[in-house]
Amino acid sequence: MADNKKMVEEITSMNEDFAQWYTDIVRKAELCSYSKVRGCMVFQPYGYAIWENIQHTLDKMFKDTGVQNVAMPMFIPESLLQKEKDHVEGFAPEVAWVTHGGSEKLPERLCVRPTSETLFCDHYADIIRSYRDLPKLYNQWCSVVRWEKTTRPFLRNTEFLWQEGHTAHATQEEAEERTRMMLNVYAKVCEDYLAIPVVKGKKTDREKFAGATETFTIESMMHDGKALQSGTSHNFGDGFAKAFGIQYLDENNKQQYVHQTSWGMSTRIIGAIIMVHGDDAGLKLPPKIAPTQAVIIPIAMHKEGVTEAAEALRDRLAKKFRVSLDASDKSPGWKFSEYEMRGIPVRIEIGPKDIEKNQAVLVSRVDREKTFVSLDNIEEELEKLMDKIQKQMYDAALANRESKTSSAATYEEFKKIIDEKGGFVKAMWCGDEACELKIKDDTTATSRCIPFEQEQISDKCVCCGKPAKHMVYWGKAY
RNA sequence: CGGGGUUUGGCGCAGUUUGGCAGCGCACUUGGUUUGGGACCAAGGGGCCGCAGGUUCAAAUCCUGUAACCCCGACCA
Repeated sequence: MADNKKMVEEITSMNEDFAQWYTDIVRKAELCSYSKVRGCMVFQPYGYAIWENIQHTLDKMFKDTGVQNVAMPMFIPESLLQKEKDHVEGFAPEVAWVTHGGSEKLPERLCVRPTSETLFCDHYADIIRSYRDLPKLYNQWCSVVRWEKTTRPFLRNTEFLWQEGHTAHATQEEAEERTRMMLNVYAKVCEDYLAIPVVKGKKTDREKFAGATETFTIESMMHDGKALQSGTSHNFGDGFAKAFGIQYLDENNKQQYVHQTSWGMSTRIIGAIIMVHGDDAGLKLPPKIAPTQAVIIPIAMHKEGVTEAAEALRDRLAKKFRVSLDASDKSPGWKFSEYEMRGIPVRIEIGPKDIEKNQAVLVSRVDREKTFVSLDNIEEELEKLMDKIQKQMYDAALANRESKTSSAATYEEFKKIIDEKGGFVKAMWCGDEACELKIKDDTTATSRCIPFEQEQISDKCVCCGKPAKHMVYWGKAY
């Protein structure tokens, strides 16, 4: 059978309609399901299991840097939300309000948290007195609500799951260091665990978080060439501290404002996993975070000893891997397609012929390559194959990004690339917001980030021709 | 919030033009035969056609209103 033959008819081909392909996968793989409230999704077991694996990975890395988990309330009084001017302006248009408690109208309406800066700040003002109280390194896992105009599963939900870290430090240097540290944690999780290459950089003032002095971001590229902001880390300086009165006494008995950071990664990253790795056969999950790393499919189960051999193999592999066995009476062919569609990295076939030869067949999700391995060392072989798949997936994603990344020195060139090829365009920028807006109006592309790794494409702004300050990645984004 | 589209068993759809017994495929249940890339036979169960009004002897079908969802834009993680 040809490798590229479409196995699952219910999934629209990527090239035909990428958006429909995405929706088909989410639905067919049972990642999430629509609920009665627009944009509020049911995270089904499989989708939630992916999130749990990401969560465990991140949580451990956070804690390794000294972060502690807390749980904040989900309601924010209007007066508290109002305290920092830029912040409220950024979020007010999209918050949901609670106006009644039971049948009684509340004296002050409460917003359902769209993010919890104000709650953390209010709390920090309560508990921070001395330089000995610093730093505070808190994180919470929760859901937040943003009343978006249009929604898409995982990419833009009304309510979504995330973590938000909030830290308070004695000095600006320390806050800056923490901001970069957490960005690096996100980049590591994306690249080493999710097999998604990222561009690390800084957001322009226009794109930065409401209330931040600077926002760092990791940007990834989807298979269709569109960009997705995959994690952000913000430096607040002492802006929030001044608005909320978060002060401490330093070693010299002087009042000082704290310097703060916040950083978050959301279930949106699941959308990135789908759109970076998936193909026409369905989802493709990196072994490190796949809820099931290998599925065992017995062949000719009615034959003597097959079921027993499959069960024994399952029990044995389960000691080291996340493995499952499908002993249902569906045909093997159906199971092959089904588990490919669900993105399980490795399929293990075991049938009468294998049992005779003391072997099993490992089949990779990425290229359907079959390896016949002895049962004596199947653990090592499976481990090796998963490492290979993890690397192949990263390499393929990187190759896609590289092939869709261009440079432009002139505006004509720039517009042509955005229009015809898409992807990331590296181009110089003068630093003026007017050029950013013009580019957006002309092309719908936005500045994705000012990458830490700068290149000199030319010495003039691609838009206005004035002297350039930075090289910027531009692109259309989700 | 603007433009377009959709809404009929769990899923995908036909039926609407021209009003007249609610259908098909998949899935599901039971029994049997199968099993190395979505098996086959047989017998079953399940829908007051998004919702609310209206016209009519009669409405999935015509009229009015309304909601949700999807796609494309503007806003966002």
